[in-house]
Amino acid sequence: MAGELTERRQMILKLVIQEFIETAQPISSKILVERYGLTYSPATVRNELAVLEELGYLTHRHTSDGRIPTDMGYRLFVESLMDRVPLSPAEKRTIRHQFYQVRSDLDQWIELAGAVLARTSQNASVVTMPRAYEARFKHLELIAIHDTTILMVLVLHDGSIKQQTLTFDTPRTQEELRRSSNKLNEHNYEASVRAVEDLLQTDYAAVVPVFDDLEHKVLEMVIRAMNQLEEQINAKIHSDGLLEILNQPEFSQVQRVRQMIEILQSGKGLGSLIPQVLARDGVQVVIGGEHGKDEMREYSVVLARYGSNDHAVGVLGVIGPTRMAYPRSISTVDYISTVMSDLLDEMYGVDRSS
Amino acid sequence: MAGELTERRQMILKLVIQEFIETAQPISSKILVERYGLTYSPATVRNELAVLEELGYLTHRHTSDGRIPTDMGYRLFVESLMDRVPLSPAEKRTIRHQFYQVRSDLDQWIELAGAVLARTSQNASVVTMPRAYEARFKHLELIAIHDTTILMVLVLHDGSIKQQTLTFDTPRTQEELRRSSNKLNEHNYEASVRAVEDLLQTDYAAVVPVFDDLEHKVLEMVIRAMNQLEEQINAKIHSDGLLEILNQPEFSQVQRVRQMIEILQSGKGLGSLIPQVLARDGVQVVIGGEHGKDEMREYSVVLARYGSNDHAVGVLGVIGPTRMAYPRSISTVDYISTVMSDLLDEMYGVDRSS
DNA sequence: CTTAGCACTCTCGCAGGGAGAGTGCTAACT
DNA sequence: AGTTAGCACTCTCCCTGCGAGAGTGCTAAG
Repeated sequence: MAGELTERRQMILKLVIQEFIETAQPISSKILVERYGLTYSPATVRNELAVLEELGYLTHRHTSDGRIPTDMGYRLFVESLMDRVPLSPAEKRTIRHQFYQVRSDLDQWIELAGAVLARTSQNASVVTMPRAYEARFKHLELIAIHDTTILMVLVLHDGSIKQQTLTFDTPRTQEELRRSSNKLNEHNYEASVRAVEDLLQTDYAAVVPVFDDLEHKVLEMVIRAMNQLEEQINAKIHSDGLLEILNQPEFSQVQRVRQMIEILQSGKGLGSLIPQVLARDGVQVVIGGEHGKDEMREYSVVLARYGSNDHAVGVLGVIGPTRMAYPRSISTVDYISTVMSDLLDEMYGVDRSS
Repeated sequence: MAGELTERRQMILKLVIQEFIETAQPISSKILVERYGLTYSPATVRNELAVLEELGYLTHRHTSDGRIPTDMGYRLFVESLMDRVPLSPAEKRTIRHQFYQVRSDLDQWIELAGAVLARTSQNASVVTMPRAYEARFKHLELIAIHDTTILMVLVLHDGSIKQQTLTFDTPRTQEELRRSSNKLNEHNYEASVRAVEDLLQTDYAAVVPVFDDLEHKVLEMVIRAMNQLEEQINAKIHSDGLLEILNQPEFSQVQRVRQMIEILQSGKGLGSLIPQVLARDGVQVVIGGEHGKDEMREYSVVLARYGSNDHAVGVLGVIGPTRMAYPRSISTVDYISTVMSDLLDEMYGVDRSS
């Protein structure tokens, strides 16, 4: 009785999953025959369903209930059964156009990506800022807010910006601050955190220090800020689509809504996926309990990285119930990651045609 | 039978509201007598409740159900019935300490304020960035990302920052960019949008222009950015506490959760309150349907502004079901707005002792 | 291998009934 | 005149039982 995964069984499995994804209802043999005009009778289909269940691709909740896919079933579906449906040219054009319109504002890219992902997939979306692996100093600006308060704006190589205020005892003029920032900028050109630290240590030890008290203080802030930015590499996850995902029938209980909010807010369960996504190219799908996290057992994620290792990389994707429109989600994630990679390449002057 | 609002009736109304806020259950005459050891019998209390209902302070859903407060009841409660309970010194110390720890990072103030408001009041919270009424130019920085891409960082007088990228045909060195930004900074010191616009127009019309093509382009971006920032004065509302508010029993239906998410995300209904909050000092409470918005009929907000008109102002507060712990919410909002005002004053060097 | 038939199981929705809680009214009491 | 006890009435809530419906699994025949 050990069943093989025959051609026909694969076909039936595919239909079950497609139908379940669409209706969110357990699928019966009768429905399958009716809806897809199968040439077999419900009884035959039932036999096949029983085998598929034995093989582990399907389950049902109780004796007299239709079949629902298991994680393993979804996995097979994603891997080899499903039809890939690329976004329509019209959709692609719209998306690309929207990104074009906000091309000058990085924050808005992220927001837009989140919104488009959520709308197109009717799921929640997650997007991280594009970030370089290593923080490198790019530019520093000191701005007098008033006599003894300074706003420090630190710009890193990958475009990330950190602003901090700093209070100081002896007042400085904007002109003095300009001289200080120029000096600091020159000494730290493209410097890594280590380099800045070394610079500071050396100066502390020097007989004739290059930097004054204020500058030392600023350098310490710079080091702290760079360390912070490096630690939280892609850790700050921007999410959207809470409203969209509430349309999905699995969120008819508040309990599930709470779970989802927790997942999105804390990045719990998501954070651990990011290194893995960054390591490889292409869209990656994690289904239900596939990665140990218990709180994610009922959800799937579709993620891809964007950007290039040379400059900055980020991660984007969607998260939703395991019963997710995988083909569409995958296409959307794939396309948007391409668009954003293109935009980044353009910004960093990479020639894509090579 | 036209009832007066006697002392005793006020007392009973206060008890009803306090009890309802705590238990979220309709309040019966029996409960009141039992829980508060009243010297009257339930029947007497019933008579009083009937009068309070006639006066419009209470309702009940059906004949044999306990009383629940009306918006008008809550209003009276907030205005004159409730006991003000300030935060405990320990709570105050904790809060102030938390703010002290992130004092150098404005973004973190906002986040912290949102988190503390939500946690302390067990409701959702809203916070806007501190912003000046009028956008005034403070500082501009041009940073070469690569040959033909520039990152422009614009800092306004009130500390708000806007970053934009800009692509340009002919490559510039960082040194050239530094000269340009210095020139632009000098010409635009403390300038309003109008002033920048005038500067640009004058230069376009001049026989011998002061600025070159790139600088013109940058000025145009500056104008656009400043206009954007001015328009969205306090429009970008940071919210938190979705998880906290789900603990409230009124959010046991997903429908309510959806409403709340919509309110928080869109700022619908909240946005229209902001001008009114900015106009006055002190904590302001809007209960249920008091301001026409239908989608807010079941919710109350407690808001206060913080900061000072001279420099920058923002709004913060909590939002929750009309059955809200008003005393605690009001105290919390009040205290946090004070703390944040102090921080801002300190930053702008205002002497508070005067 | 496929199919028809049938017994069996489980869910879901609905109706009925009783317990419980609370009110409003009336009449008696202080 | 205010207060209280008593009581009928109303409405919710929960439990139970029941029938309809849907779907399966098995068996035996095609």
